[in-house]
Order: sequence, then structure tokens, then C-alpha cells
Amino acid sequence: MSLAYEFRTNAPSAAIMSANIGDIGDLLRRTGVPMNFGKDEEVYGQDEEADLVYRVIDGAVRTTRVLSDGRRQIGDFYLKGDIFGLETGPRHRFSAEAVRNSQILVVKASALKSAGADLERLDHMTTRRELDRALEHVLLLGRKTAHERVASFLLDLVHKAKAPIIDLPMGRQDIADYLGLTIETVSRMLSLLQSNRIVSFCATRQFRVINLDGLMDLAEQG
Amino acid sequence: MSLAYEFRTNAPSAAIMSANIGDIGDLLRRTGVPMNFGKDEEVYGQDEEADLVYRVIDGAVRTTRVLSDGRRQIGDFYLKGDIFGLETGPRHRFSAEAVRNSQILVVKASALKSAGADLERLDHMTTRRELDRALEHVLLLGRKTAHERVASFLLDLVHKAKAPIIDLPMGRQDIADYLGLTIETVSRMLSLLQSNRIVSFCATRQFRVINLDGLMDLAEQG
DNA sequence: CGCTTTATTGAGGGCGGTCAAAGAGCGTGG
DNA sequence: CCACGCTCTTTGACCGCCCTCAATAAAGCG
Repeated sequence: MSLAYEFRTNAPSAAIMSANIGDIGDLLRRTGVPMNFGKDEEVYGQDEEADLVYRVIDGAVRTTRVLSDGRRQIGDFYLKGDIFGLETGPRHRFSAEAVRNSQILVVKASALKSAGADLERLDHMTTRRELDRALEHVLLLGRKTAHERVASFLLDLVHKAKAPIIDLPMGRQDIADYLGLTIETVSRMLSLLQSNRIVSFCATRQFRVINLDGLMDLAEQG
Repeated sequence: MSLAYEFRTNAPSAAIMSANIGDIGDLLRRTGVPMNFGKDEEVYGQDEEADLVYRVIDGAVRTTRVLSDGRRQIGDFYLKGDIFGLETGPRHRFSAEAVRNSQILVVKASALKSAGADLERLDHMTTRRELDRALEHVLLLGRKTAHERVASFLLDLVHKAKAPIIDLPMGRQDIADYLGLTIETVSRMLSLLQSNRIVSFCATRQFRVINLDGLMDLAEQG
């Protein structure tokens, strides 16, 4: 167990964290194997043992859970650079699939550990981040309108991307299953946001923000 | 040693975990201070620093988040024996309030650590458990009907309680805000479950299960 | 008991779902 | 380069689940 681990850091520990993640990222690259996954291909299944760590090199991944009658819920999306698969305990609660053709770095957790990585710390940080996002997701699904959900979703992508033009790696059905809506409602809300001059779609899966304040207001971040 | 407060877990590695938690629980009792909170009294606020650990001695606690216009979402409930406040990172994302008059053990995390507790492990396990529950909550809010949500909620209580007659520590409004519904819909679904001979309410806040298989079917656990 | 809070039940409305069809995007092959 | 076929997306019309509003009933609590 690493003595370097601190339970509660008072200062915003972004610098420390990114430094650690940088090291881990380097280690991941050296220890892991890059693999290619085709669109909709499964990375891991629900209830599978979770002894691998994954990092998106290129593409996008979704975690999903399906009810017996086919209703599907997406837990989260993972984009380039994101680490996943480490966050759900000994067994996966959701399965993971490639949203589109993707390259993913696959690392054995045990190998990482023996290579000297502070896996526990990485795991802890990742889990915490997942929990934060899951709770935000709960608020969105429990109490936001369709309009607000779609606005929140786009705003989240904006924060991740930090570029003027933002790509949507996933289709409308995936967005719907993330937001607890139907594909038609998502489409309608996107059209509405566009006609209200909040965002502008240059292509079906590419947009830019016209009115950021308006988007933030609609997202109702609480 | 009297294990008056058992840590609740559905996780696979229950034996290992409860052994560790048993030790921690003992340490908590010796290091912590029991405090009384009145109904609806705040235990901690949103965005407050999180350097305390809490354990419900008696009563019940809810975590809540409120949108600017008053819409409220409850993150989770914590009942007798449950540990909370440790799960949301350096700052709380939700605030915590007593559902009804409650006695809560309050422990300084730093004190726990210097007393030799494996706080890291406790923190990690708690966070992981929270994430599991949050993801289940996401599925419920995103893809289940009102009928299924209420059934899932009751089933969850049944699993926690393991007693023939189960108490509801919270009112209908709290249930509604947990399930992303209105108080009227919750009330209607409870009436429906009762007229379908799935459960039976001996009092407004006390029920027993008549048809467990039926309840599980309705809960659509995926 | 009487007062307040909480829960139930009913009637009606609206947001988002369902069903359907047309349009756009896109790779493949002529 | 366009035609073709497939998938994905958009848009429209209608419907139903759940919300809203309202009134009553029950439960706490002094």
C-alpha cells in the first residue's frame, strides 16, 4: 500500500492527479496491448470478471445495461484518453461496447500492479469520478425535462472537447438510451435547440455552440 | 464484542468485507461522537468540505440535490448501520438531511486515520458500493415505468430489512423524489401493488410482501 | 379533540412515446 | 459519376403515462 496516498487533499489536486495519471498513462502504454474493436463489438460483458483496465486510444465506448424486454440504458460514454473498466467492483454491472470502430489499450490489472503502478490509487480516483458522473446522471434522469437533458448532454460534450466544433461519436439512438428518451424526442430537441439559436449543426454528428449562456441555462445544472 | 450495527452489503465478497468493516465499525464507535439530528435537519450541505465520516445509529438519512426552481432529486437513503459522507470526493455533491429524528455517529476522517484505521480501504469499498447503487438508480430512472420503480424501491427495502414486516422511514414525497415521480403517482402505484396482492400495508409506513416473485417480476431487475 | 401535516383518490391536461413515412447520409458497384 | 440499397435521422399525427390541480381522508401531535 502506497504511503504516497493521501485521503483528503484540501487543495485542488488537479496538478497532482494529472501528474499521477501521466505516469500511469505511460505505464499503461508500456504494459498494455492495443486492440481494435469494430462498431457495436463487445469489449466486456455484464457479470464478467473485472481484472482488466482499458483506455480509449481512438474511437468511443459505451457501457450498457438491458432489461429483459430490450429496454436499454447507457451508463456512460468514454472518449479518447478515458480509462474505463476499473470502476464497477469485482464484476461488471454494465457491459461495454465500441460505439464505432475503436482502438483500445487493454491492460491486465495484475500486470500493472506488479509493474509498480499505484493501481489502488488509480482505481480509487477513477471510481470516484464515475460516482460523481453517475450522481449527475441520476439528477438528469430523475428531474430534468427532455429539453434540459439534451442541453446537458451537449454541454457535457462541450466541456470535454474544448474546441469550437464538436463531434458526436455516437448516433441518436445511443444519445436517447443515455438520456432515458426515445430517438424521436432527441431529434426533436436537437432541432429545437438549433432553431432557438443555441447550437448549430454543420453535419448530423457535428455541431458548434452559438449561445453558451443559453445552453447553460437550459442545462439547469442545479 | 457486540456487533450491534452490521454493515449492509449485497456484494459478492461479503465475508471479507464485513470482517474489515467489523473492525472499522468498532473503531468508529470509539473514535466518533453520537449526535442527534431533528427531522429535515441538515447533516452536511452541498459543496461543503468532506472530512467527516457518518454512520446512522438510529433513524434515516437522505442525500438530496435541488435544481434552481425547486425540483428535488434524492440520491440515496441511509438506514441504521449505514456509513455515508465518505463517498463523494473532496466536496459533497449532494447535501445530507435527516429523514426523521435520527442519531448519527460523526467521526473525523483524520482522527480515524491516526487511530490506525485502513481508511483508504473503507473509503474505496464505500465508494464502490455507492457507485453500484447509483448505476442501478440510473437504470431505474432512465428505463423503468412508475409501476416498476415503486416495485424496485420496495424490493430494495425488503433486501435490506430481511424481516417479515418492513418499515418505511421516509414519507411519500421522499420516495417520489428518489424515484423521479410525483407523490400522487407513488401513492397510486402503492395502491395498485396492494390491490394486486403483491404487498400489503398494515400502516401507511409499514408493509409486508404477499407475493415476492410477483414483486421481483415487476421490479424488472434486468 | 382540533389543528396541521401527510396521504389518497379523482378529473383533466401535457410532455414525451408510439407509429408511420419521408428525407438524408453513405458505402458499394455499375 | 451516378444509381442503388441500406441505415440513420427527421418530421408529422396521434396516443398514453404520468403530472397537475383539486378535494377528501387519514395520521400525527399538541
